[in-house]
Amino acid sequence: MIDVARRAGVGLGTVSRVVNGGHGVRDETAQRVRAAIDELGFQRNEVARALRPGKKSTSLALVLGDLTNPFYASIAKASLEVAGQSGFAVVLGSVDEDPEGEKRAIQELVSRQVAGLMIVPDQGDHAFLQGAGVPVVFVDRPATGIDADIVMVDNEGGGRIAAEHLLEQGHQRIAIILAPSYYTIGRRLRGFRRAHRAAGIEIDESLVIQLPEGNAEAAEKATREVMLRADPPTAIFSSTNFLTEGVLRALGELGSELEHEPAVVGFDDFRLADMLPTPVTVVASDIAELGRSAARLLLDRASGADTRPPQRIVLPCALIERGSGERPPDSAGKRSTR
Amino acid sequence: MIDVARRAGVGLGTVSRVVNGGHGVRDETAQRVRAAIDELGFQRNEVARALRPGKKSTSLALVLGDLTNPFYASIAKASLEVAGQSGFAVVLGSVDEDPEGEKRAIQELVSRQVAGLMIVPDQGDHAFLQGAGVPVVFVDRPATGIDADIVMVDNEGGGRIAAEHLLEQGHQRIAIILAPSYYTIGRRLRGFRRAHRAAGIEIDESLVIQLPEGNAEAAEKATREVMLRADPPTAIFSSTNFLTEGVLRALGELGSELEHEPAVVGFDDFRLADMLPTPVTVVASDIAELGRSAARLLLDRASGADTRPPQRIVLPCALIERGSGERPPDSAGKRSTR
DNA sequence: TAAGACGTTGGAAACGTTACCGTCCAGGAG
DNA sequence: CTCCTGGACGGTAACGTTTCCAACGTCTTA
Repeated sequence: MIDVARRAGVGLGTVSRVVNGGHGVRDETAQRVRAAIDELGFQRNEVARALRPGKKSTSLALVLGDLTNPFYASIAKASLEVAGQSGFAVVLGSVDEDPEGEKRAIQELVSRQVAGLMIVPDQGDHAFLQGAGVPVVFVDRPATGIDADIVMVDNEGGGRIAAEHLLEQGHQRIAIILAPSYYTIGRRLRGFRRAHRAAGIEIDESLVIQLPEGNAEAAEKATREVMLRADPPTAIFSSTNFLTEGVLRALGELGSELEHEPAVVGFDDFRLADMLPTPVTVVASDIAELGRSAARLLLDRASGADTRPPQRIVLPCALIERGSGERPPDSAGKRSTR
Repeated sequence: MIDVARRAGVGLGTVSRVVNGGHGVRDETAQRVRAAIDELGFQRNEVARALRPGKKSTSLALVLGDLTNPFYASIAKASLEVAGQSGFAVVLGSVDEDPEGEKRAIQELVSRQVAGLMIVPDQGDHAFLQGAGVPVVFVDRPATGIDADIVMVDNEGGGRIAAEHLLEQGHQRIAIILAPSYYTIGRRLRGFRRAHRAAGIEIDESLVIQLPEGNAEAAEKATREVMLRADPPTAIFSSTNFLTEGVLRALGELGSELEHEPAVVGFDDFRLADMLPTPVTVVASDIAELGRSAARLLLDRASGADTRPPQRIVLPCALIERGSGERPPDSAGKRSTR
């Protein structure tokens, strides 16, 4: 920058003004400065910029679990787009599984002076963020110990819709497969229960299956076990996209061993759901909007444009009927050909 | 940091030394400093740290296309893990589609003083990176105008394996569906051609189908068209995971209209490939290793530990047989039940 | 004509850290 | 006892910006 100033025959302040939009600089001077910038290939150093008193970097942090899960990937992509439009980059914190690793990752990010944090929180207390002086938006689920913005999906509504749909088809014994995550899954279960109560149907608690792990394998194992019981369910609601995969895999392998193939509804849409042997009915929501909203909100907070009390944005869920949820409880058919 | 120094009754230099490992500091002094750090909740400011002469930030940049594509998501996840283990964060540049947007994103990242760049390059010249003074590793495909490290997959070998497999099954009319990407797709096609030449079989050039876009819809349309010809292929090799999806969708919809359902082999594995009505045979490689290798290489370059001339790492491809590639060319069967 | 107002510019301080240099002290060697 | 060595520590410059203040010139107004 000093070189540019010398070359243009002006002071540093003037160069800075030009770089930042050029207000209060005579046109002719600005031209000269811009010429010097081009000739020298000067580029502003964002690091030095962020060092200024009180200033933050023009980066947003995103802390989430497995990017390989399309759910998280969608959030990342969408928030990246929104941030990029405002000239912000997105820093991904490396997230190990343990909650302690998450805390460490977050602090790493804070030490980088990010302008804001978007966090898909693990369980564990996030109170340490309270006084960090950096705006935080939680995504998909709230965190404990801190009152901050949160963007999420209507989990309870989604659980209710799924159950209502199956109940309407006449199912009375519906299993629900639960991943070991606290908040969202709990809400989905609550919606599931409410729908049953509203329909006046008692839930067989042995069909409320809590998995030790949230992956497809655990769901596959649980599904096989429950379907091979003497009194298997006639329908299954799986609370997560990966879980749905496991459920379907188990049903596929069980195949003709089953007298009645159960109806299936999954929470969260997934790619190829419509191309499986029986297309899968799901409760879906606009995941990308989750990421976009979070980024937008965070940018407004970071710029100081938004000083409202912590917001709570809830996106709706909708049922996408594809076939697997439409099987009646007394269907005598084996696996259908399509 | 000044506060810490005062509180511990030492100078700034000492605090700095303690923060950085504590060499050359008496144990007792270090204890006092550490106590002060804890009491004040001091955290090192990475921004100021990166400002030091010649220093770069402890961030790696990752520039890639659509995170929603599991292929890219795997790369991102893997590189994130490796970087995180060395205390590096990963900054994702927002990538619009146009090559100009990519250049802008890269320069944004460079201005943030990242320690290195991992780029999955679009077409377009990357010569402007030559003198940027920051190490670059290209991922999945090389870039023009610059001689840098590159980590990629054996595209030609993969194309060859796929074609060989289909040829061994007796197929003589194999269509290949090509996405409009330059390098990788070209190599896959080359392997495809070599296998044909080695088998002494002439390729019907009207079965070499170049798509205008790389999405599933384009592949679906092209597949429908080619299958409804008077002389349809007996097998299809799709050069990309999204394309494979489109191919399968078209075949599913065509269904019984087809006299012979073609064999299908896809490039790149994808989730649920084994659960489709006919499980899909694919040519797969270790995508995560792609990301890991890139990150490792870049970290070594950034630290100065690796000063070798630009490396070229090529990961092998392997065939995963699942069924769709095993259909003989004269199969009279309609869609199989499983 | 003098005084103020305003637009344009230059200069310097400040941000938080690290690296270098110099000082100080203790202990060992001559 | 003196000198030297080496370890421990303090102080300061430097990194590249932005922002504030002062200075200067021009124009308007009384």
